[in-house]
Amino acid sequence: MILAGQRTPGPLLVLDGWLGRVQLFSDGRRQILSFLLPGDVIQDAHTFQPVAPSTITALCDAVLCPAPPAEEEGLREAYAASAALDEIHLLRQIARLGRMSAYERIQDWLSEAHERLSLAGRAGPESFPMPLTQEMLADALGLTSVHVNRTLQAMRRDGVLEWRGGAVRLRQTGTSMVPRGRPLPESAIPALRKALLAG
Amino acid sequence: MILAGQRTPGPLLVLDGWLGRVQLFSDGRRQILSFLLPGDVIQDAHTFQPVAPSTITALCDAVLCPAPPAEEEGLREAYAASAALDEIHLLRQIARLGRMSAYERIQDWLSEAHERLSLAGRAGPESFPMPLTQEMLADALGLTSVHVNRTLQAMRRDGVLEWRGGAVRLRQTGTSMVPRGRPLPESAIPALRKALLAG
DNA sequence: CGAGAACTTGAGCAGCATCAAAGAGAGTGG
DNA sequence: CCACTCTCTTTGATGCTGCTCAAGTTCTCG
Repeated sequence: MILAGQRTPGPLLVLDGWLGRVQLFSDGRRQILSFLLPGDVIQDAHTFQPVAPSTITALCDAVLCPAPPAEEEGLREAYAASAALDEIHLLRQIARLGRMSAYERIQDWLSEAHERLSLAGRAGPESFPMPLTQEMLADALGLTSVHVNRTLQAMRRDGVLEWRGGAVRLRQTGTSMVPRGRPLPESAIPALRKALLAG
Repeated sequence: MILAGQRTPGPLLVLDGWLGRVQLFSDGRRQILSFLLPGDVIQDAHTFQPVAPSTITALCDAVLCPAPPAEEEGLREAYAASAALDEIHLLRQIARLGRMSAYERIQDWLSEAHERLSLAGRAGPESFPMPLTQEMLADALGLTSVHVNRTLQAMRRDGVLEWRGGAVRLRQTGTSMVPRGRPLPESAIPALRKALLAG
């Protein structure tokens, strides 16, 4: 994990790579609580909170830098939007783990990854980079890597998924069981992503 | 659900009763994403966000009021602490759903409920009120009500649990698999709870 | 080419779901 | 005070989903 600039106590910005907030159980079980993708902000609260229920780990090579101060023009709303988005992702993760089958979880999660990477300008219209191993995916989705593997094969057989060479192509079925809210406001989030990733 | 005072657009404070943030699937599946207990604050962002992935529902008779403005002395930190706590609860819920068995989920969730109600001054040292039905619990823990029922019976047999007349008594085993962070800062949260619930 | 990590496959089992129906309470109205 | 009804809880039988264990096979990279 590369930190650009000296390590200042304060929020960090993910420039490249994927990180995860991870919880380890004392018996070895592992849960990836959420992912941090390029353009995401790591609030220092997450890292240094008195109650620290999670650790942040790099899931592949990653580049971070100190996040620019919120005082800059228009960045305050961008931070707020980013925090709101984070919470939405946590809620979606809960619904996924609580009420979806393995097949649905993977579909939904890949879908979310695609959306988020698109906002960060890191995805094509139909495909996107996937640096995770099947085991990491399993740890995020509450499954075993063996079952993730078998489910991925089923998705390939169904023509829903291609996953080769660290890139995923996902064919949307369009029949999501989950009613999504209105589409994201076009302004705030890309503003942050672009403003920050450009710098 | 009773609203004390006229309905103003703005954050609400739970004075009494339990609410839940609920996600409904189009095929009837239901997931309770999180609970709102006495002393908790409902940020209007949750209700009126452009991307509204969840709805807030009263799970039993409840009393709400507009939350006092953050400008009041010392209330700003209390709100921040409350928001941080909310996130901790979401993360804990994810770990629960992802990596715990039905037995462990119920144990851990009851444990959390006890802690939270204690902070709000609504629990005894060993027991606390439980207004939920087994089906609501199932919808929160990603199980069926039938399985919740059988698991509760197992817990009773093991002498871990008593649940009669809307009150729960939980005998802690002390062997939580999950490493918890340092204990909560004694100041901020009870400050909010008490400052707000007193008024 | 060798070694480690990641992926794949198989067999068997357990946890939890599903379906269906029968008790328990709790409130309501006659 | 007793049906009546509604919701909640409990029980049984059966089967699928996903786990476990164990052994390959392929990929990556030095």
